[in-house]
Amino acid sequence: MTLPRSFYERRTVEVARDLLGMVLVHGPCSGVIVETEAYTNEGDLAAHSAAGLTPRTKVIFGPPGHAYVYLSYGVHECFNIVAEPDGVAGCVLIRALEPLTGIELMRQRRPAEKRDYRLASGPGNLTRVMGITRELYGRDMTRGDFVVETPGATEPFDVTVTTRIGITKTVDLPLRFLIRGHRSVSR
DNA sequence: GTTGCGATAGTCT
DNA sequence: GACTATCGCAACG
Repeated sequence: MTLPRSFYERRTVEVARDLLGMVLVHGPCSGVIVETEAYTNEGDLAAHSAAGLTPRTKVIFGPPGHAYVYLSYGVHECFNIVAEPDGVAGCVLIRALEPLTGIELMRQRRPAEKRDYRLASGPGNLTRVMGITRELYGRDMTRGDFVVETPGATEPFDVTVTTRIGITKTVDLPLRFLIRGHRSVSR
């Protein structure tokens, strides 16, 4: 089942935690979400929305369940899903997936990686193998071929919470969520 | 297995 | 004009 807008219309940290174990789908490619980070509106200077409403950050302030895609370091795209009610800023960075379907296509998109379980281990790698680009900025993810679904059969897992990676401001908050011990999380 | 460094372009001051 | 929510490769153990 495709996650409905009500799933995303909650506090960002809850959405970030609950996305673990869900399946991100884009066309023929899909994977289990194993690592996320929350970017909130509560004294979070690392969040892009902290700088206010600009053409780039506009979507983060809009209705939940939409995609926020941006270019990082001039090289890689990063993919977030907007949370919180319309008018409240908040989004979840999807950092890593365990590949599920469309793996052949993912290998073609990252030929140097020999281990399938690492194809999407990191936000830049993930967007590359899933074919996620800024063309998908603002896309409604509650229907269509770019959505998040509940998994079929699920094995129980433990969630680990840590501080976020690769940021320079508000580094101390426990806002990174990952499936404990999973080999597909970023290094 | 680890650490260090350069590439790169969009965004905001 | 400075800054960045990263990656891959090279060098080393």
